[in-house]
Amino acid sequence: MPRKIAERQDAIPALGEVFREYGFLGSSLTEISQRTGLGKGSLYHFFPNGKKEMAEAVLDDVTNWFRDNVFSTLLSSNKPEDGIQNMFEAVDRYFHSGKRVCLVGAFALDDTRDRFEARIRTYFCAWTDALTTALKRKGFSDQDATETAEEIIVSIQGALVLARSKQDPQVFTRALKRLRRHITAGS
Amino acid sequence: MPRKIAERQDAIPALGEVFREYGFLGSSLTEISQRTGLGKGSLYHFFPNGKKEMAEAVLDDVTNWFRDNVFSTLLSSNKPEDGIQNMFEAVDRYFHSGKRVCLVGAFALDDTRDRFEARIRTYFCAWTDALTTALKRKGFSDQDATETAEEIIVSIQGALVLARSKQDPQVFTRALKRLRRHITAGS
DNA sequence: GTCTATAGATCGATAGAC
DNA sequence: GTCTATCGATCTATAGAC
Repeated sequence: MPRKIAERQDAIPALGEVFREYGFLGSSLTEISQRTGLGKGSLYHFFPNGKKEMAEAVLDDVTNWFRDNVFSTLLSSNKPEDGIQNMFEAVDRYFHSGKRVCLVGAFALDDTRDRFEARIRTYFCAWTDALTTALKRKGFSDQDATETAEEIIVSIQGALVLARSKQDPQVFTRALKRLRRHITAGS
Repeated sequence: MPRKIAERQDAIPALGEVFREYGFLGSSLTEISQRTGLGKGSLYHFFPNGKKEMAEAVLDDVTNWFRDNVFSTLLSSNKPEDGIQNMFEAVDRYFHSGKRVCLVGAFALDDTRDRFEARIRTYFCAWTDALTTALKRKGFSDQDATETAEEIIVSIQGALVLARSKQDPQVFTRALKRLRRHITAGS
Protein backbone atom coordinates (compact mmCIF):
# COMPACT_ATOMS: atom_id res chain seq x y z
CA MET A 1 0.00 0.00 0.00
CA PRO A 2 2.50 2.58 -1.12
CA ARG A 3 0.16 5.21 -2.45
CA LYS A 4 -2.71 7.55 -1.57
CA ILE A 5 -6.25 6.74 -2.58
CA ALA A 6 -6.19 8.59 -5.87
CA GLU A 7 -4.00 7.84 -8.82
CA ARG A 8 -4.43 8.91 -12.39
CA GLN A 9 -5.64 5.45 -13.38
CA ASP A 10 -8.39 5.50 -10.75
CA ALA A 11 -10.14 8.34 -12.56
CA ILE A 12 -10.33 6.53 -15.91
CA PRO A 13 -13.55 4.53 -15.38
CA ALA A 14 -15.53 7.61 -14.30
CA LEU A 15 -14.01 9.59 -17.17
CA GLY A 16 -15.12 6.89 -19.60
CA GLU A 17 -18.67 7.02 -18.28
CA VAL A 18 -18.87 10.79 -18.69
CA PHE A 19 -17.47 10.77 -22.24
CA ARG A 20 -19.81 7.94 -23.23
CA GLU A 21 -22.79 9.83 -21.88
CA TYR A 22 -22.11 13.32 -23.19
CA GLY A 23 -19.55 12.88 -25.97
CA PHE A 24 -16.27 14.75 -26.01
CA LEU A 25 -17.57 18.28 -26.50
CA GLY A 26 -20.55 17.74 -24.24
CA SER A 27 -18.41 16.60 -21.31
CA SER A 28 -17.69 19.76 -19.33
CA LEU A 29 -14.88 19.93 -16.81
CA THR A 30 -17.47 20.77 -14.20
CA GLU A 31 -19.30 17.50 -14.85
CA ILE A 32 -16.01 15.60 -15.05
CA SER A 33 -14.92 17.12 -11.74
CA GLN A 34 -18.14 16.06 -10.03
CA ARG A 35 -18.19 12.51 -11.41
CA THR A 36 -14.52 11.80 -10.69
CA GLY A 37 -14.59 13.55 -7.33
CA LEU A 38 -11.47 15.48 -8.32
CA GLY A 39 -11.22 19.27 -8.38
CA LYS A 40 -10.06 20.98 -11.53
CA GLY A 41 -6.66 21.48 -9.95
CA SER A 42 -6.27 17.75 -9.40
CA LEU A 43 -7.52 16.94 -12.87
CA TYR A 44 -4.91 19.23 -14.42
CA HIS A 45 -2.29 17.72 -12.14
CA PHE A 46 -2.99 14.23 -13.53
CA PHE A 47 -3.78 15.38 -17.08
CA PRO A 48 -1.64 18.46 -17.84
CA ASN A 49 -3.05 18.73 -21.36
CA GLY A 50 -6.59 18.93 -20.09
CA LYS A 51 -9.70 17.33 -21.54
CA LYS A 52 -7.96 16.05 -24.66
CA GLU A 53 -5.49 14.08 -22.57
CA MET A 54 -8.31 12.68 -20.44
CA ALA A 55 -10.06 11.40 -23.56
CA GLU A 56 -6.82 9.94 -24.90
CA ALA A 57 -6.32 8.08 -21.63
CA VAL A 58 -9.84 6.68 -21.85
CA LEU A 59 -9.37 5.60 -25.48
CA ASP A 60 -6.09 3.90 -24.56
CA ASP A 61 -7.82 2.17 -21.68
CA VAL A 62 -10.57 0.89 -23.97
CA THR A 63 -8.05 -0.41 -26.51
CA ASN A 64 -6.00 -2.07 -23.79
CA TRP A 65 -9.08 -3.78 -22.41
CA PHE A 66 -9.92 -5.19 -25.83
CA ARG A 67 -6.29 -6.20 -26.37
CA ASP A 68 -6.21 -8.12 -23.09
CA ASN A 69 -9.72 -9.56 -23.17
CA VAL A 70 -10.49 -10.00 -26.87
CA PHE A 71 -7.63 -9.60 -29.35
CA SER A 72 -5.08 -11.69 -27.43
CA THR A 73 -7.46 -14.64 -27.21
CA LEU A 74 -8.32 -14.33 -30.90
CA LEU A 75 -4.61 -14.43 -31.76
CA SER A 76 -3.57 -17.26 -29.42
CA SER A 77 -2.89 -20.20 -31.68
CA ASN A 78 -4.95 -23.00 -30.14
CA LYS A 79 -8.61 -23.39 -30.98
CA PRO A 80 -9.66 -20.34 -32.98
CA GLU A 81 -13.34 -21.10 -32.27
CA ASP A 82 -12.67 -20.64 -28.55
CA GLY A 83 -11.22 -17.21 -29.26
CA ILE A 84 -14.24 -16.23 -31.31
CA GLN A 85 -16.65 -17.58 -28.72
CA ASN A 86 -14.76 -15.61 -26.06
CA MET A 87 -15.01 -12.48 -28.20
CA PHE A 88 -18.80 -12.64 -28.36
CA GLU A 89 -19.04 -13.18 -24.61
CA ALA A 90 -16.61 -10.35 -23.85
CA VAL A 91 -18.36 -7.98 -26.26
CA ASP A 92 -21.74 -8.78 -24.74
CA ARG A 93 -20.39 -8.07 -21.27
CA TYR A 94 -18.47 -4.94 -22.30
CA PHE A 95 -21.43 -3.29 -23.99
CA HIS A 96 -23.80 -4.36 -21.19
CA SER A 97 -25.89 -6.41 -23.62
CA GLY A 98 -26.65 -3.35 -25.76
CA LYS A 99 -27.26 -0.77 -23.06
CA ARG A 100 -23.83 0.85 -23.44
CA VAL A 101 -22.51 2.53 -26.58
CA CYS A 102 -19.07 2.20 -28.13
CA LEU A 103 -17.07 5.27 -27.15
CA VAL A 104 -14.72 4.86 -30.10
CA GLY A 105 -17.54 4.63 -32.61
CA ALA A 106 -19.31 7.60 -31.05
CA PHE A 107 -16.16 9.73 -31.27
CA ALA A 108 -15.77 8.72 -34.92
CA LEU A 109 -19.03 10.17 -36.19
CA ASP A 110 -18.37 13.91 -35.92
CA ASP A 111 -15.29 16.12 -36.05
CA THR A 112 -14.15 14.64 -32.74
CA ARG A 113 -12.67 11.93 -34.94
CA ASP A 114 -10.06 14.36 -36.24
CA ARG A 115 -8.68 14.90 -32.73
CA PHE A 116 -8.22 11.18 -32.05
CA GLU A 117 -7.77 9.85 -35.56
CA ALA A 118 -4.84 7.51 -34.84
CA ARG A 119 -6.35 5.92 -31.74
CA ILE A 120 -9.74 5.35 -33.40
CA ARG A 121 -8.15 3.72 -36.40
CA THR A 122 -5.85 1.60 -34.25
CA TYR A 123 -8.75 0.22 -32.22
CA PHE A 124 -10.75 -0.89 -35.23
CA CYS A 125 -7.79 -2.13 -37.25
CA ALA A 126 -6.46 -4.22 -34.36
CA TRP A 127 -9.90 -5.75 -33.91
CA THR A 128 -10.34 -6.45 -37.62
CA ASP A 129 -6.88 -7.97 -37.94
CA ALA A 130 -7.21 -10.21 -34.90
CA LEU A 131 -10.61 -11.49 -35.98
CA THR A 132 -9.42 -12.07 -39.55
CA THR A 133 -6.51 -14.13 -38.25
CA ALA A 134 -8.78 -16.28 -36.12
CA LEU A 135 -11.17 -16.89 -39.01
CA LYS A 136 -8.32 -17.96 -41.29
CA ARG A 137 -7.14 -20.41 -38.66
CA LYS A 138 -10.69 -21.69 -38.47
CA GLY A 139 -10.51 -22.57 -42.15
CA PHE A 140 -11.90 -19.50 -43.90
CA SER A 141 -10.16 -18.45 -47.12
CA ASP A 142 -8.17 -15.21 -46.96
CA GLN A 143 -10.85 -13.22 -48.72
CA ASP A 144 -13.71 -14.82 -46.85
CA ALA A 145 -12.01 -14.23 -43.50
CA THR A 146 -11.40 -10.57 -44.30
CA GLU A 147 -14.99 -10.02 -45.46
CA THR A 148 -16.51 -11.89 -42.54
CA ALA A 149 -14.41 -10.09 -39.93
CA GLU A 150 -15.49 -6.74 -41.35
CA GLU A 151 -19.11 -7.90 -41.47
CA ILE A 152 -19.04 -8.90 -37.79
CA ILE A 153 -17.54 -5.64 -36.54
CA VAL A 154 -19.90 -3.65 -38.75
CA SER A 155 -22.87 -5.50 -37.28
CA ILE A 156 -21.73 -5.00 -33.70
CA GLN A 157 -21.29 -1.26 -34.21
CA GLY A 158 -24.55 -0.89 -36.11
CA ALA A 159 -26.45 -2.89 -33.50
CA LEU A 160 -25.21 -0.52 -30.81
CA VAL A 161 -26.42 2.47 -32.84
CA LEU A 162 -29.83 0.97 -33.54
CA ALA A 163 -30.31 -0.37 -30.01
CA ARG A 164 -29.72 3.08 -28.57
CA SER A 165 -31.83 4.79 -31.26
CA LYS A 166 -34.82 2.56 -30.56
CA GLN A 167 -34.00 2.31 -26.86
CA ASP A 168 -34.24 -1.44 -27.25
CA PRO A 169 -31.10 -3.30 -26.11
CA GLN A 170 -32.46 -6.54 -27.56
CA VAL A 171 -31.54 -5.25 -31.00
CA PHE A 172 -27.97 -5.85 -29.87
CA THR A 173 -28.46 -9.31 -28.37
CA ARG A 174 -30.36 -10.42 -31.48
CA ALA A 175 -27.49 -9.21 -33.67
CA LEU A 176 -24.94 -11.11 -31.59
CA LYS A 177 -27.04 -14.26 -31.84
CA ARG A 178 -27.23 -13.93 -35.63
CA LEU A 179 -23.48 -13.47 -35.87
CA ARG A 180 -22.74 -16.55 -33.75
CA ARG A 181 -25.06 -18.59 -35.92
CA HIS A 182 -23.53 -17.12 -39.07
CA ILE A 183 -20.03 -18.17 -37.98
CA THR A 184 -20.86 -21.71 -37.00
CA ALA A 185 -23.00 -22.26 -40.08
CA GLY A 186 -20.48 -20.88 -42.54
CA SER A 187 -17.45 -22.82 -41.33
CA MET B 1 -41.96 33.16 -58.37
CA PRO B 2 -43.91 34.55 -55.49
CA ARG B 3 -41.18 34.73 -52.93
CA LYS B 4 -37.84 36.27 -52.06
CA ILE B 5 -34.62 34.27 -52.42
CA ALA B 6 -34.50 33.05 -48.85
CA GLU B 7 -37.05 30.87 -47.20
CA ARG B 8 -36.74 28.76 -44.12
CA GLN B 9 -36.54 25.62 -46.23
CA ASP B 10 -33.58 26.96 -48.22
CA ALA B 11 -31.39 26.87 -45.13
CA ILE B 12 -32.04 23.21 -44.34
CA PRO B 13 -29.36 21.62 -46.59
CA ALA B 14 -26.58 23.81 -45.18
CA LEU B 15 -27.87 23.20 -41.65
CA GLY B 16 -27.72 19.47 -42.27
CA GLU B 17 -24.13 19.68 -43.42
CA VAL B 18 -23.05 21.61 -40.34
CA PHE B 19 -24.81 19.25 -37.91
CA ARG B 20 -23.36 16.23 -39.69
CA GLU B 21 -19.87 17.67 -39.48
CA TYR B 22 -19.83 18.97 -35.91
CA GLY B 23 -22.71 17.21 -34.17
CA PHE B 24 -25.44 19.09 -32.33
CA LEU B 25 -23.36 20.55 -29.49
CA GLY B 26 -20.36 21.23 -31.71
CA SER B 27 -22.37 23.27 -34.19
CA SER B 28 -22.08 26.85 -33.00
CA LEU B 29 -24.45 29.56 -34.17
CA THR B 30 -21.43 31.40 -35.53
CA GLU B 31 -20.58 28.47 -37.81
CA ILE B 32 -24.23 27.98 -38.73
CA SER B 33 -24.53 31.65 -39.57
CA GLN B 34 -21.49 31.52 -41.86
CA ARG B 35 -22.48 28.33 -43.66
CA THR B 36 -26.10 29.32 -44.22
CA GLY B 37 -25.25 32.90 -45.09
CA LEU B 38 -27.87 34.08 -42.62
CA GLY B 39 -27.19 36.39 -39.70
CA LYS B 40 -28.23 35.36 -36.23
CA GLY B 41 -31.21 37.68 -36.44
CA SER B 42 -32.44 35.93 -39.58
CA LEU B 43 -31.82 32.50 -38.08
CA TYR B 44 -33.95 33.35 -35.05
CA HIS B 45 -36.58 34.79 -37.34
CA PHE B 46 -36.92 31.46 -39.18
CA PHE B 47 -36.28 29.29 -36.12
CA PRO B 48 -37.67 31.11 -33.05
CA ASN B 49 -36.64 28.26 -30.74
CA GLY B 50 -33.03 28.46 -31.86
CA LYS B 51 -30.63 25.62 -32.49
CA LYS B 52 -32.96 22.92 -31.24
CA GLU B 53 -35.59 23.93 -33.77
CA MET B 54 -32.98 24.00 -36.54
CA ALA B 55 -31.96 20.42 -35.72
CA GLU B 56 -35.60 19.33 -35.58
CA ALA B 57 -36.16 20.80 -39.02
CA VAL B 58 -33.14 18.92 -40.36
CA LEU B 59 -34.26 15.63 -38.78
CA ASP B 60 -37.73 16.11 -40.27
CA ASP B 61 -36.16 16.82 -43.64
CA VAL B 62 -34.09 13.63 -43.47
CA THR B 63 -37.12 11.54 -42.51
CA ASN B 64 -39.19 13.11 -45.29
CA TRP B 65 -36.47 12.37 -47.83
CA PHE B 66 -36.41 8.73 -46.81
CA ARG B 67 -40.19 8.58 -46.82
CA ASP B 68 -40.37 9.93 -50.36
CA ASN B 69 -37.34 8.14 -51.80
CA VAL B 70 -37.13 4.89 -49.84
CA PHE B 71 -40.08 3.94 -47.63
CA SER B 72 -42.81 4.77 -50.15
CA THR B 73 -41.21 2.57 -52.81
CA LEU B 74 -40.74 -0.24 -50.30
CA LEU B 75 -44.42 -0.05 -49.41
CA SER B 76 -45.85 0.25 -52.93
CA SER B 77 -47.49 -3.08 -53.62
CA ASN B 78 -45.99 -4.09 -56.99
CA LYS B 79 -42.68 -5.86 -57.18
CA PRO B 80 -41.14 -5.77 -53.70
CA GLU B 81 -37.71 -6.60 -55.14
CA ASP B 82 -37.82 -3.33 -57.12
CA GLY B 83 -38.46 -1.43 -53.88
CA ILE B 84 -35.54 -3.13 -52.17
CA GLN B 85 -33.25 -2.59 -55.14
CA ASN B 86 -34.29 1.07 -55.14
CA MET B 87 -33.53 1.30 -51.41
CA PHE B 88 -29.95 0.16 -51.86
CA GLU B 89 -29.41 2.61 -54.71
CA ALA B 90 -30.97 5.49 -52.77
CA VAL B 91 -28.98 4.68 -49.64
CA ASP B 92 -25.75 4.51 -51.59
CA ARG B 93 -26.47 7.91 -53.13
CA TYR B 94 -27.68 9.48 -49.89
CA PHE B 95 -24.63 8.48 -47.88
CA HIS B 96 -22.27 9.38 -50.73
CA SER B 97 -21.04 5.79 -50.97
CA GLY B 98 -19.79 5.83 -47.39
CA LYS B 99 -18.29 9.31 -47.24
CA ARG B 100 -21.24 10.80 -45.36
CA VAL B 101 -22.47 9.76 -41.92
CA CYS B 102 -26.05 9.23 -40.79
CA LEU B 103 -27.11 12.30 -38.85
CA VAL B 104 -29.81 10.39 -37.01
CA GLY B 105 -27.43 7.66 -35.89
CA ALA B 106 -24.82 10.22 -34.85
CA PHE B 107 -27.37 12.11 -32.74
CA ALA B 108 -28.41 8.83 -31.10
CA LEU B 109 -25.05 7.95 -29.56
CA ASP B 110 -24.73 10.58 -26.83
CA ASP B 111 -27.19 12.57 -24.72
CA THR B 112 -28.27 14.45 -27.85
CA ARG B 113 -30.62 11.51 -28.31
CA ASP B 114 -32.69 12.63 -25.32
CA ARG B 115 -33.46 15.94 -27.01
CA PHE B 116 -34.74 14.31 -30.22
CA GLU B 117 -35.90 10.96 -28.90
CA ALA B 118 -39.20 10.79 -30.79
CA ARG B 119 -37.78 11.83 -34.16
CA ILE B 120 -34.86 9.40 -33.94
CA ARG B 121 -37.13 6.50 -33.06
CA THR B 122 -39.61 7.43 -35.78
CA TYR B 123 -36.92 7.43 -38.46
CA PHE B 124 -35.60 3.98 -37.62
CA CYS B 125 -38.99 2.41 -36.91
CA ALA B 126 -40.44 3.68 -40.18
CA TRP B 127 -37.46 2.26 -42.04
CA THR B 128 -37.64 -1.10 -40.25
CA ASP B 129 -41.38 -1.40 -40.79
CA ALA B 130 -41.25 -0.53 -44.49
CA LEU B 131 -38.42 -2.96 -45.16
CA THR B 132 -40.11 -5.72 -43.17
CA THR B 133 -43.26 -5.27 -45.23
CA ALA B 134 -41.35 -5.49 -48.50
CA LEU B 135 -39.54 -8.63 -47.39
CA LYS B 136 -42.78 -10.33 -46.40
CA ARG B 137 -44.24 -9.53 -49.82
CA LYS B 138 -41.11 -11.01 -51.32
CA GLY B 139 -41.91 -14.31 -49.60
CA PHE B 140 -40.03 -14.12 -46.29
CA SER B 141 -41.82 -15.50 -43.26
CA ASP B 142 -42.92 -12.94 -40.67
CA GLN B 143 -40.06 -13.72 -38.34
CA ASP B 144 -37.47 -13.96 -41.09
CA ALA B 145 -38.60 -10.65 -42.59
CA THR B 146 -38.37 -8.89 -39.21
CA GLU B 147 -34.94 -10.31 -38.47
CA THR B 148 -33.57 -9.60 -41.94
CA ALA B 149 -34.87 -6.03 -42.00
CA GLU B 150 -33.17 -5.33 -38.69
CA GLU B 151 -29.99 -7.00 -39.90
CA ILE B 152 -29.88 -4.79 -43.00
CA ILE B 153 -30.39 -1.51 -41.16
CA VAL B 154 -27.88 -2.56 -38.50
CA SER B 155 -25.30 -3.29 -41.20
CA ILE B 156 -25.87 0.01 -42.98
CA GLN B 157 -25.44 1.98 -39.76
CA GLY B 158 -22.42 -0.01 -38.64
CA ALA B 159 -20.78 0.29 -42.04
CA LEU B 160 -21.10 4.08 -41.83
CA VAL B 161 -19.43 4.05 -38.40
CA LEU B 162 -16.59 1.78 -39.47
CA ALA B 163 -16.04 3.54 -42.80
CA ARG B 164 -15.60 6.85 -41.05
CA SER B 165 -13.47 5.34 -38.27
CA LYS B 166 -11.05 3.78 -40.74
CA GLN B 167 -11.48 6.62 -43.22
CA ASP B 168 -12.20 4.00 -45.84
CA PRO B 169 -15.55 4.51 -47.62
CA GLN B 170 -15.18 1.12 -49.32
CA VAL B 171 -16.17 -0.48 -46.01
CA PHE B 172 -19.62 0.89 -46.80
CA THR B 173 -19.81 -0.19 -50.44
CA ARG B 174 -18.61 -3.68 -49.50
CA ALA B 175 -21.34 -3.91 -46.84
CA LEU B 176 -24.02 -2.85 -49.34
CA LYS B 177 -22.78 -5.47 -51.80
CA ARG B 178 -22.94 -8.19 -49.14
CA LEU B 179 -26.49 -7.16 -48.22
CA ARG B 180 -27.70 -7.26 -51.82
CA ARG B 181 -26.19 -10.70 -52.24
CA HIS B 182 -27.71 -11.84 -48.94
CA ILE B 183 -31.19 -10.79 -50.02
CA THR B 184 -31.15 -12.39 -53.44
CA ALA B 185 -29.57 -15.60 -52.12
CA GLY B 186 -31.94 -15.98 -49.19
CA SER B 187 -35.21 -15.51 -51.08
C1' DG C 1 -36.51 40.65 -42.56
C1' DT C 2 -31.70 41.39 -41.76
C1' DC C 3 -28.10 43.26 -39.57
C1' DT C 4 -24.72 44.60 -35.42
C1' DA C 5 -23.95 44.81 -30.70
C1' DT C 6 -24.14 42.73 -26.63
C1' DA C 7 -26.23 40.47 -22.59
C1' DG C 8 -25.76 36.55 -19.50
C1' DA C 9 -24.11 32.09 -18.84
C1' DT C 10 -20.71 28.62 -19.27
C1' DC C 11 -16.66 26.92 -21.28
C1' DG C 12 -11.49 25.18 -20.77
C1' DA C 13 -7.66 26.39 -18.48
C1' DT C 14 -4.62 28.75 -14.99
C1' DA C 15 -2.91 30.96 -10.68
C1' DG C 16 -1.82 30.77 -6.13
C1' DA C 17 -2.95 29.72 -1.24
C1' DC C 18 -2.54 25.86 1.69
C1' DG D 1 -1.61 17.30 -4.42
C1' DT D 2 -5.91 19.64 -3.75
C1' DC D 3 -8.58 23.37 -3.31
C1' DT D 4 -10.97 28.14 -4.61
C1' DA D 5 -11.06 32.05 -7.35
C1' DT D 6 -10.89 33.74 -11.62
C1' DC D 7 -9.20 34.70 -16.33
C1' DG D 8 -10.29 35.26 -21.27
C1' DA D 9 -12.78 33.08 -24.81
C1' DT D 10 -16.90 31.35 -26.58
C1' DC D 11 -21.52 29.97 -26.25
C1' DT D 12 -26.86 30.74 -27.09
C1' DA D 13 -30.03 34.04 -27.32
C1' DT D 14 -31.91 38.77 -27.46
C1' DA D 15 -32.41 43.82 -28.29
C1' DG D 16 -32.85 47.41 -31.27
C1' DA D 17 -31.38 50.16 -35.40
C1' DC D 18 -32.40 50.15 -40.18
